Amino acid sequence: MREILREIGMIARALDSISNIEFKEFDLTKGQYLYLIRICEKPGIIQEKVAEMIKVDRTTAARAIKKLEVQGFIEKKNDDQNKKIKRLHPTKKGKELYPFLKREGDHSNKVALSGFSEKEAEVLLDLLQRVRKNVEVDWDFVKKGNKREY
Amino acid sequence: MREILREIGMIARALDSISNIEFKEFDLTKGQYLYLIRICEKPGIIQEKVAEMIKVDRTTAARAIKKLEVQGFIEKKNDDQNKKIKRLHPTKKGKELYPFLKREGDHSNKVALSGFSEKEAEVLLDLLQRVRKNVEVDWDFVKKGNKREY
DNA sequence: AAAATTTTGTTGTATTTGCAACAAAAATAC
DNA sequence: GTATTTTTGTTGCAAATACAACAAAATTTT
Repeated sequence: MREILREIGMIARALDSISNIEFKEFDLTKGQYLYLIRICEKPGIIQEKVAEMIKVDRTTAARAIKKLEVQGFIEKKNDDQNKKIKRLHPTKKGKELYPFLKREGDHSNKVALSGFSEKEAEVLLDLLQRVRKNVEVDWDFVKKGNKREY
Repeated sequence: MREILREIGMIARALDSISNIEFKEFDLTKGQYLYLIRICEKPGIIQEKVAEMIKVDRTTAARAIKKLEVQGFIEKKNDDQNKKIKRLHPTKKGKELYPFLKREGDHSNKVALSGFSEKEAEVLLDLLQRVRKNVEVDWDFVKKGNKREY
């Protein structure tokens, strides 16, 4: 029954690949759409949290986000209370792009779920959320330098 | 209901990240385990098919596989009939590593499905296979340079 | 059988990715 | 209140990833 993880890997790589190709049109390079979408949906979020949400290395997120800033899709704002953090906000340019990113995601979703009933889609989401919660515990553990025993 | 794709992305990145960290111990660098596992399970497979199975660019697969060869995990053998293709086979060293890769995968699988009934795991696999089949049509299409309309 | 197309493999180049190591602010412990 | 630990962010470096462009064998078309 280990194929579950393999299926997930295949699906994720295929969709990511498609998105990367389709978003070149908007001058987004590999992976950038992931960050921009999250920042648009949660303005004021900090970099560290974006990395956690996406499940990517902190330093990778740092660079991707810096590039989004340089390109003028987002901006970093200092927090009044906390001098350490930088709150991320989409610029006008970023906000304008968002609907296109969303539309692409919606389309991929439709393709992915074609032939699914409403009920099946619901069940899938529920099961996947449970898998994700299970997996993120280990991800946190291992990323912090701990060793899984098995 | 678009969260399905996001969940899949999170799960895939988290698990891949864990595997990459855990396989450093065996001198496998990022991604290599994907290729080695497939070659061990389907000895004689050619590079092009490996890339298709994994859903990764042909040239990425080419380089990852070349590195596996240099490191002595696999070897490329010429085909008698077809002078163009090179059949991939695990070496003794590669075969010896396989059980460790498998064990790691089994463990991640167990973690991912913890709290799942037998039935639920089955349903999930079925749904994911359907998603994968849906998605790979678009992947082939887009990778070949075509443009999705939506 | 010759021509055109597809398949398979490679290399050059640009970019992303992630680990290690550092720094500074904030939060917690003593 | 000071010391320690955690959080957040950055940069240097090594490596993977993928696009473009090429080459040669195999297959299909004409």
